[in-house]
Amino acid sequence: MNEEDLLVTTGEKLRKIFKKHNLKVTPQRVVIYKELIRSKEHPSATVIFDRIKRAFPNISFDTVNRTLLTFAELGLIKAVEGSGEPKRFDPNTAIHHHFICVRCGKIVDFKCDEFDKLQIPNEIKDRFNVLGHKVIVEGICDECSKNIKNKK
Amino acid sequence: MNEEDLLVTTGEKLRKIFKKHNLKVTPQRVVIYKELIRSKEHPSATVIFDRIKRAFPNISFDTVNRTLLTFAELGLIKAVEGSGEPKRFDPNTAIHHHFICVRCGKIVDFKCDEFDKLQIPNEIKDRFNVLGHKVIVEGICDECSKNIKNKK
DNA sequence: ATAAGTGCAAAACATTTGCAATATA
DNA sequence: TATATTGCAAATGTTTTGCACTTAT
Repeated sequence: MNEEDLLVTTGEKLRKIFKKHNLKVTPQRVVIYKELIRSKEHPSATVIFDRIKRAFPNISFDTVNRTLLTFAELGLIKAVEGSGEPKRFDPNTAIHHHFICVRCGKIVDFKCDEFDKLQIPNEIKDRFNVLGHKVIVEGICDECSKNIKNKK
Repeated sequence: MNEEDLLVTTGEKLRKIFKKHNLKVTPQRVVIYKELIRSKEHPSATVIFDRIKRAFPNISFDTVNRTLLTFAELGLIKAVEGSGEPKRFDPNTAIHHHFICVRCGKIVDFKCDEFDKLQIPNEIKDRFNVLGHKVIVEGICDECSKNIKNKK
C-alpha cells in the first residue's frame, strides 16, 4: 500500500468514526493518526509532534496532544497503562496483580495463584531477559460507578 | 502493633538492607518508608510528602522524591508500571500484551491466546466493572543487555 | 453560517540538578 | 572526622487552560 492509499484509507476510517460523534475530520487529525499507526513503539505526544512537524511545520504541540486525547476518549486508540501520571510507588515487591480504575486511577492489589504461574511465550522469553510479570485488570471502580449513576 | 513498635520494626528492616549497601538510616527515610507501607493506594511522592509534612514540617519534597527512587533502586519498593513517564499511545485496541524494558522503557506488543482467555478472580469481578485485562512482562530488552555488557 | 478545531502564550505541575549546610556512622 | 544525605533554589520538561482566529460541514 503506497502513501496515497494509506492517507485515503486512514481518512475514510476516521471519517466514519468521527461522523458518529459529530466531530470534524481535519488534516491534522489524519496526519496524527497516520503517524501513530506507522510508529510501532507506542510514542508520546512529543514524539509524534517531532515527527510530523517536519512535513507540517505549522502544527502545534497542543493540537497533537489534544487530538491524541480525543482519539483515546473515542476508543480509537489507548493510553499505555499507567503512563501520564506522576510516578507511584508500591511497597509490595512480592508477585501480585493490579486492578486499575480507568476513571480515577485507583489501584487495588490482588493475589491469584493462576496468574502467578503464567508461562511467558518463547517469542518473548528467548529474546529478552525476563524479570517478572503481572496481570493488569482495567475497569471502573465501585466509587466511580456510584458517581456516574448519581450524576444522571 | 502500636506506632512505636512499627517505627522500631521499620527501622530494623531498613537498617539491615541499608547496611548491605553502605547507606545511612536517617529519620526521613524511616518516616517515608513507614508512610508508604501504611498507605494502601500506591501513592506518589507528592502524596507521601503532603502526609508526612504535618508531622515533619522541615522535610523537603526532594528528600521524599529521592528517597523513594533510592528505595526503588534497592528493590525495597517498586514503581507502578508505566507511571512517571509521559503519556504514551497505542493504536492497537485489540487485546494484546506488553513486554516492557525496565531500563529504556521500550514496549513490545505480543499476542498470546492463553493470556487472552484468563479468568478474572471473583474477588475483582464481583466488586468492579471489569472492562479488560492484559499481561505486563517486565525485563531487560536485547539492546539494553548489549549496552550493559559493553560497558564492562 | 456556525459550531468545532487550531495555534499561541501563559500557568500549573512534576521532576531533576548543583551546591552549601548538616547529620550519620 | 569523613562521607552520605538533606534542603533549597533554579532549571527542565510535561500538561493544561483561556482565548482569538480559522476551518469543516
